Amino acid sequence: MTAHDPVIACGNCPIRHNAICAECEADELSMLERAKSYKTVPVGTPLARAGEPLSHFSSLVKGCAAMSRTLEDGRRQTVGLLLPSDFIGRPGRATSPFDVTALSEVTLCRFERTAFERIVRDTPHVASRLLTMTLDELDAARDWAVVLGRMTAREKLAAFLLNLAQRQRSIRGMARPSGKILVALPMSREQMGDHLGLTIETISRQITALRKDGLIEVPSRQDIRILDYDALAFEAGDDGDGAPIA
Amino acid sequence: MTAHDPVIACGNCPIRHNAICAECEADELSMLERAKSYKTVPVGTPLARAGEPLSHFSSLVKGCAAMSRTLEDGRRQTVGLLLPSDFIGRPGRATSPFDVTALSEVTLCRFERTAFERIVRDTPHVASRLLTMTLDELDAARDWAVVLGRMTAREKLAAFLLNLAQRQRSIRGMARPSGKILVALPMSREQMGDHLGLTIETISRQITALRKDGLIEVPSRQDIRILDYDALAFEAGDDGDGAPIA
DNA sequence: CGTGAGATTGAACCACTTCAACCACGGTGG
DNA sequence: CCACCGTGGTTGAAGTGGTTCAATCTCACG
Repeated sequence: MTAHDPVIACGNCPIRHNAICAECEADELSMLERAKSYKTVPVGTPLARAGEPLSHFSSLVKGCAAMSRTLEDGRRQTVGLLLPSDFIGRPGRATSPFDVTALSEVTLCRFERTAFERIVRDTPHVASRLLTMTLDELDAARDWAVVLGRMTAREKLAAFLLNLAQRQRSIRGMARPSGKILVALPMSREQMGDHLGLTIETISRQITALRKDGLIEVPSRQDIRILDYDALAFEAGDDGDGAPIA
Repeated sequence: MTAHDPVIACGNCPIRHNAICAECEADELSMLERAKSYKTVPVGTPLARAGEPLSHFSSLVKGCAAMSRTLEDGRRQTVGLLLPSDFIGRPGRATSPFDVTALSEVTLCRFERTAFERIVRDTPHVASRLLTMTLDELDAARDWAVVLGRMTAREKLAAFLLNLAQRQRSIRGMARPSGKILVALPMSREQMGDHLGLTIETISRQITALRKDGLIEVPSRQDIRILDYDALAFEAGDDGDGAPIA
């Protein structure tokens, strides 16, 4: 039932230096290599469901996923956007507290749960990397709380676009962007709304507003070109030296 | 200039089984004992400032503190409420990304930064506990994002009171509360607003509304008695089996 | 082409904010 | 001992940003 992808060598892995394996030496890498398996799933696939057991932990190798919670009445909030090198799962706990859904076709580097927990226990380089990544995610989650709690719709959208631009650039290993940047939107307007705590209509209106103000271009439904990075950063309430945008 | 408190034995420490030392054996504890120092500061003291270096990491032993960010125009968002056993500081990074302020008189169990980073490296029981605590905080931060992004003022306040009730009970080692519970508010209405992403006036109005609806009593400015835990949980959008409130 | 899902736009509404007045209480000094 | 502030909290009335409801548009895919 589960079709597994061929396992590629860690040495050739695109997320080798960013994922949980980033600090590993050659011998540790070959140990991970024996434990891992790959899996590619189509867009829309649930990778985890809130409260339900998770048989595997994974690193996201390719594609994009969202972590979210849905309230009983249908309101949904995305609490994290997962891009390549991000980790899915919570060592020490068998269930995920959130839903995780593939926003595009996604390739995962997977480890059986208990095997991975043993690896974390026995491999300080993995444990230490996991701690660093978790601390980074915690900072990002708290930064996002500032956006959700205190920013206007326009500021939220600007912050989101900047955040996405930065993360997409950093995956491709580029410096802080400036000037014109094409941002690939890996999600629908509805999912953007769920991420920003806004309705689909507000998202649409704010995109139009930023476009009419000459801050962005909208070449297609799933692309936005930032025309002036610094001006957009100003819209997001970032005065350049102050607090990070998320 | 810094008056240090007498160092109390880890064995008698009120947070012995919840803080970063929770997993430590006797010999590890005595190693921590040699490195630690105590400090008590009055209400309002800044324990860390966003972007500025932090000389010590600490566990909060007694009292209450808030982690927050203030935007240039004065808008503020609290991103975490720190209660006894919570950890302040970020191993691997010299600066705090947020302000931390004492909401009451606070007693800290402190470790010099680089010494603590060495301890984390050399003591798997501390590193592992730190990872667990960080993962728990990450879940809590994401739960809070749902509150900030998708809940109404009334739901936010209910969720806050429940969260506070649970955490205050768990510090005193009690089971899930039900029926009447007295919650000590460690903060002003303004700080509650900053935490919930609301104005002081809205906080006040919603407290009045919950009181008039018979869900809470307000014996004093800094106390709220929950009259019916389950009814309040319902107000917070928690149907009892579903998602946690934070 | 025709269809339908996703996106945009418009208009009315409402929850929360803003601005402003008033109240309660604790501390201070006459 | 009590009038006088001052600070923090409550309440009221008006304003507004974002939602809701609804119509129209776009374009990928039969």
